Amino acid sequence: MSTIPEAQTEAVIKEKAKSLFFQKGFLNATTQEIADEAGVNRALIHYYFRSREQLMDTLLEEAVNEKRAKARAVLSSALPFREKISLFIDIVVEYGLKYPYLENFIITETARNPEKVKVLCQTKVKSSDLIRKDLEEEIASGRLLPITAEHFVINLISLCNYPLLAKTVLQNMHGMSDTAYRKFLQDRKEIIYHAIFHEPLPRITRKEEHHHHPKPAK
Amino acid sequence: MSTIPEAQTEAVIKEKAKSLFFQKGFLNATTQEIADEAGVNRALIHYYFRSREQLMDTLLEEAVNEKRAKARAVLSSALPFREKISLFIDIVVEYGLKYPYLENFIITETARNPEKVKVLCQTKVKSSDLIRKDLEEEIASGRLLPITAEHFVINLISLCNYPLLAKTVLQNMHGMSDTAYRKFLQDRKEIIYHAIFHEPLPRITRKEEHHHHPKPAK
DNA sequence: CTATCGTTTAACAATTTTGTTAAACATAAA
DNA sequence: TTTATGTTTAACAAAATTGTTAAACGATAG
Repeated sequence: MSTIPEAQTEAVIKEKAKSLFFQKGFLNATTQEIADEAGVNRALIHYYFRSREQLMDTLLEEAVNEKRAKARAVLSSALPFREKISLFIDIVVEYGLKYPYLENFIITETARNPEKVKVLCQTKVKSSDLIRKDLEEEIASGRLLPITAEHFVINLISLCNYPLLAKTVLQNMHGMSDTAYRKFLQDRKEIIYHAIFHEPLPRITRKEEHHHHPKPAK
Repeated sequence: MSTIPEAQTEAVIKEKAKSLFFQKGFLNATTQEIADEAGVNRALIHYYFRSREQLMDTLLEEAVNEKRAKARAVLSSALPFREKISLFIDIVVEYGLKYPYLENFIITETARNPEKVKVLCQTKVKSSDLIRKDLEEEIASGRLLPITAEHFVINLISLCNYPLLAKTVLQNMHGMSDTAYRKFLQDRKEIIYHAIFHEPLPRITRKEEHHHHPKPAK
């Protein structure tokens, strides 16, 4: 029936567009620039996605859902609370290393088009709801000073996301190479855990959980 | 010599452009949109600022310098360390309420044009240097668990800035009104202090320092 | 009053960017 | 080989956006 030329033209466009938007931070990347990056004719972008806007929407929704699925899988697991959070940090930081500008993109897009915030960020179950019970237990047992679930989650994602967003700025400010910055972000995983729980990250947990690859969701 | 029609046309343009860029988050605001907002002819933007690019650069540099000056004044003051930090949080959050999208703007601009990061973010004295000595003392005296000055500062600004950046998202996600969100951010000042020092924000300090107005730098 | 000079405007030009379309292309089935 | 179908391309059209300019305007000095 259909021709399968190099078959995945649509996938290539999506991949390269994601790279431009979410990895390189070229929020204003032109359809031409996207086409160039993907090595295809610009008209194909309209053929597959109708408009630049729709391409963006598709990519955003996909990336957000992917990230949310990963995060939610951890938070709604049966693991002990602190292991959950440790894993959560790991996942968010790793995902942030993959798409450093995703958060920035969301913020900019929702500022320009407030209706989009609903389709993107409205969710039946909030992160804060997923950990509320755990958190209340921690607090009740005196292992954690009182804090609302909302503030707790926002502290967590602030500490994870901001340094990824501000990569260029921070890297330049402290004169770090790319490798040095990567190392810095790895170190931050422990720092974040510590800032949240006011105690060092237990070594054992992390070794066991996932050594190199973050491949759970597949 | 010169005509002083309504005199401050240039200032009005700057003010309204700042509002569009940094307050409303319209990162891609058109020269026409800026002109409309300022109630002037579009050509005046070129008359006063030569190009859209130069207008943006001017605004960015001004806002960054203003913010940095405020922050630096506190960090290099002779106040006790924890009061410094408390004040710092206050100033950053207040400035963030004024220009919620400034950070977002910096990130996007420096991603698109990496050379700008130098003129914007390169500074003789880094924030981390300003508090390094204090921090070492705190750690040496056992009042704070070991942490590098860089991580400490980044924790601090992450906790302050992120919730401002993500205003639209967070507000929608938790179904907060504007006033509720403002209240939420006010609460965060204490939450942040607590996350940093693992102890409640001392009440006394805050009452004394600056009651309503953040007017020190003038 | 009028000449001058900085300011403002409308109209224009150039460029960039998006979106459309008809034709060319390639593969698979008939 | 021919036909049909989905893919790709080049060329075109339309819109949006930036930047320029000559003329109009208005206050002030002379």
